[in-house]
Amino acid sequence: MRPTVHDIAAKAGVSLATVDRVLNGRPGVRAVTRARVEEAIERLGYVRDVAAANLAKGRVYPLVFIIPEGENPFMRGLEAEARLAATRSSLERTRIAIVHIPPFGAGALVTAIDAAIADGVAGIAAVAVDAPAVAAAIGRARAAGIAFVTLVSDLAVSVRDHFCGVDNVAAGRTAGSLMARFLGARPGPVAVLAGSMLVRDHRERLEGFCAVMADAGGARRVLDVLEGQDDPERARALVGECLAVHPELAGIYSLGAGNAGLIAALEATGRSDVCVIAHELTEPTRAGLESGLVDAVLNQDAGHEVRSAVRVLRAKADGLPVIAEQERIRIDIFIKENLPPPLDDTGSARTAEA
Amino acid sequence: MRPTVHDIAAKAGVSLATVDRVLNGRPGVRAVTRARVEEAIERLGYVRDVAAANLAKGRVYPLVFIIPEGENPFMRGLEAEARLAATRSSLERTRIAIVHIPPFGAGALVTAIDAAIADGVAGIAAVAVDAPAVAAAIGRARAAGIAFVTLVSDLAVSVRDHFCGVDNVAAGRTAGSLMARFLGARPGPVAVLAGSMLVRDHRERLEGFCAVMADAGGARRVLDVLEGQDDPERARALVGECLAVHPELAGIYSLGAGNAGLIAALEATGRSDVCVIAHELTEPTRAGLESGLVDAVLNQDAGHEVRSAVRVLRAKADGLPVIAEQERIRIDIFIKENLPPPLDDTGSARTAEA
DNA sequence: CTGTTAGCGCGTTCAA
DNA sequence: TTGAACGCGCTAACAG
Repeated sequence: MRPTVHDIAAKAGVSLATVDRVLNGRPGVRAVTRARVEEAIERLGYVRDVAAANLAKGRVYPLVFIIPEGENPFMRGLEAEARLAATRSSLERTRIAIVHIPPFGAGALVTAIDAAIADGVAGIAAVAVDAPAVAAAIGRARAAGIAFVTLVSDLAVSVRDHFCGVDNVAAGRTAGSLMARFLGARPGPVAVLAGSMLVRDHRERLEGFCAVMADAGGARRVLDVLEGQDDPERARALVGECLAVHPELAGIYSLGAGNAGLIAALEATGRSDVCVIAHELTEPTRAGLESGLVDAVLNQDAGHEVRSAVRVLRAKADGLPVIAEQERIRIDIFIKENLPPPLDDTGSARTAEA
Repeated sequence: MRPTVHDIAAKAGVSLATVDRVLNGRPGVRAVTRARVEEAIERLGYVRDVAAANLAKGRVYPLVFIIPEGENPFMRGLEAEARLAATRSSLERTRIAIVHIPPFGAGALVTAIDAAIADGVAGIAAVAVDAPAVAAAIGRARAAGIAFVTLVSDLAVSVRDHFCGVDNVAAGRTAGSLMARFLGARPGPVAVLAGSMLVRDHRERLEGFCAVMADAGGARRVLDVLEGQDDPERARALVGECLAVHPELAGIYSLGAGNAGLIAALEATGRSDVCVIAHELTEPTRAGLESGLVDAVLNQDAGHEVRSAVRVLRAKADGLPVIAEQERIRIDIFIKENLPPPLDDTGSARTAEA
């Protein structure tokens, strides 16, 4: 059997309480005693039973997830994953609350952060908008000892504790590389549909995409970015207009949301020959892949991001280190052939990872 | 706070022991009493604290992972993940042993399974070889009440409890689709390098690949399969010869292991124009992607597979249901641009998923 | 500074 | 058929 605190106490000739003090780095132990206990711990190869410890502590971690409201399907999926985590979380002594704010709205985000601080939560995860007032609010949270992670879209490294999301520059490069390979020698410019240049993830994807296109000898012209505000209707209008103006268009890179509009525009013009690469595996992009209108979808696994955020927030709240390597979120590539079957509508109860 | 057994006992006017009997479906409770307790459970929305239950039970699950020995880097990675799980497992009341057998060897696999049965393990996970004697051994294990999952390569559905691996037909189709898109209109045949047609995963990948190539109008000729036995040296020789015989070769699909040999052969001939698609993100395929010699790598996450296997085996051992949806392993596509940074040599301690 | 004691939520004897 | 009491490994009062 694994050694327990009793074994350590016996071996070191001290009481359970003293062992506990040493284990948890609490004061009130003479250096010599501490050394004796630590040696016993070392020699016995003791590892604390976290489940038992949590049981005894009865500790709970109140966390808040701040997520943009609205129809953006990826955000709705993210929220669903957060709710799932909330369900599961009661079993893990974690209590998760979900707060909505308007998309791209810095003011509401600041208000939500301050409210969470007032509530005395242990950690906050938020889809961040890149604005000075937001950074200031995060500063207040962290000053109050609250852990803060950015979700999906990052901020300056110094502002937050950790970022749960993909390397968006690399994602843009991936999209560019796939676009170049899929198009081959076929001529014609490519268009880029973004949501807003106010969020960092969109800026970074654009940067990566353009870098690869430029590397490819500059033979491929990239048209001016279309800003659709992640709104399907605006996206539809912008793409429709673009297709009309550029009948020779070879490809479209959609780096934000509003893909339902993009697909509607393509269907309207019947241009199934355009190479389309989009982000996030959601209802519209999945349908696009299946129908052949979309050639590839780059995805970040919302479930992984939420679970990673929970782990990181708990670790930070306890002052424990995070192994950044292991929390890295990958850039998934989906084409029609490796599309995973859709989950049932209930979202089914996923117990762990995926 | 969440309701506990005490709350139920109080509400139902019975003792803790009776509540426990009802909760665990043990006999010795009158129907009326049982009904009262069940109603209390229902009304309070009680959910058992699994951690506390396990603590009290002190139950452990002895599991065995049977993995082919040899230099196949994917298998070594799988083993590393199993070792990682073994480390972590002591914290989860699971004890994992790892057993080696020669690759493609049905006899040794049978011996290993029978040894595990004799040891009285709770569950077995194995990279299966498709042979009648193996199916018989698995039958003995399951007759002894031992859960059995296949890992990476499957057997007939009726033989095992569950399969932890990817849909290999879909993987082959994915490879075919990427190959077709990357090659575009470029002429020339494609070669297929496999390990052995004795394992099901290789057969299935080939099937999917050929199906897609045939769908594409049959314009692309697929050469006879090269069987390299997952051995780098044989693979090198076979591919070298193939390149010599077919100077117009457009692509190579490597659906097994031995990729170090494949890459060596390509380097030797300096044919960097051949489109190469391989399986499993290992040291050689990663290097190939980075150098540009390999165009895409399809991967199955060994870590996910091992963790999924552990979850499934524990569930089956307890007679609990498994939500198949949530244990599905995805087909990852990697190109140079979305390659995740390598983990450090220690394999670092991954605490959960990834 | 150190030790004793009483739980955390649950399972399991052993009596009644 | 039911219940009281103890223990799993750990933490946290409260004494000393």
